[in-house]
Amino acid sequence: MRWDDLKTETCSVARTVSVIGDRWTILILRDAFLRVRRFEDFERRLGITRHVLADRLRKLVRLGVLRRVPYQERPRRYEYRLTPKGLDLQPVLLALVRWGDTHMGDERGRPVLLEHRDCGQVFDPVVACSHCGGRVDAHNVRTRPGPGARAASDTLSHAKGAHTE
Amino acid sequence: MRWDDLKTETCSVARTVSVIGDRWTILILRDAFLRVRRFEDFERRLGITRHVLADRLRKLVRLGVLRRVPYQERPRRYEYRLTPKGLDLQPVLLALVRWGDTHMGDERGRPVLLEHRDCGQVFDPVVACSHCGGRVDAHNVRTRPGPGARAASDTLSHAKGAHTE
DNA sequence: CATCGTAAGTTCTAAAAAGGAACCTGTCAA
DNA sequence: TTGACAGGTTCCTTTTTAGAACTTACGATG
Repeated sequence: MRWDDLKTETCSVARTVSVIGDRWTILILRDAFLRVRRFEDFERRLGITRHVLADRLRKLVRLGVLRRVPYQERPRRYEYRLTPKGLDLQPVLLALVRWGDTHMGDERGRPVLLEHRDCGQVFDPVVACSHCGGRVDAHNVRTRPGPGARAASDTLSHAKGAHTE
Repeated sequence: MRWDDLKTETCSVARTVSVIGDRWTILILRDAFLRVRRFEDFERRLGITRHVLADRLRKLVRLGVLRRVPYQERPRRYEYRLTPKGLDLQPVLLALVRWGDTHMGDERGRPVLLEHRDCGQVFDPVVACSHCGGRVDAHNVRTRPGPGARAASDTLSHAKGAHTE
């Protein structure tokens, strides 16, 4: 499979992976959420080569995840900012943070705590049901083929009985 | 930066990326959630080369995300199953699905709908606060340095004023 | 008994991607 | 006129991946 094929796959995960399924891309986005915006800042913080960085930034701009905004004239310079489409990746980053905190932590404890502005408390991001607000976990999700289904078998549930294999 | 350095980084995203920050790994995990368990099934479904598949499965087993379970003797054969640590990656996969559905969909509509068993409704996975249950988005999260902080600046918030840069 | 099929790999070579360092461009300031 | 800054591009080397063939252990078939 070539990577360009991924974006036409009948799978939302595969289509997302075609955009961010690359180590450097995820780290670039992490920094973008940290309000890093300039080429040299990304380079310094990440230790990425300039070549790869230029390539990934170009790709993210082309895909509408970042936009290139001029911040000075003579000489013209651009910085990279998250678009609304890019900001929508926050749940992905939060899920990565949460898993890393839980399973890859070290003796020093968490590097960062998240505070929910609406309630003022430190929290963990959890997945909830948009309908009832209840918790979603690996065992209480079932799937149904949607209108764009290629086959009835694709799911991300791990609940018993959700499959016919 | 070498990839082995990532797992010692003071950043939970980087540590998670050292595990799953690879296109094939994410797709292997997607299939694992779909209850794919055998070497040849992964190979057929993904179109991955056997060499890379063997490498990724070995790595995921070493990291405790999958476990190798014998399912027959003479000749001995193993299958790969998600461990509890692996099942905890469900929020990452759900976030990827959601983003792909929202931003990378095509005219055919969503390939899969998720049903919450507790309420029986089709739902979207949303991020909620573990403390108050309220929605979390790109603008209502603030961060604080945690006990393992290297510096006070790292955050995944995009709320204005959350930074001192 | 020879060979075919199945499952899970390993090995080989060629192509693609990433790493690392140097160079280029436009501008200001010393 | 030389140096610094910012954002790249170019070139060459090293690493990773693709693609196909080979291996091992068994059971079934002719």
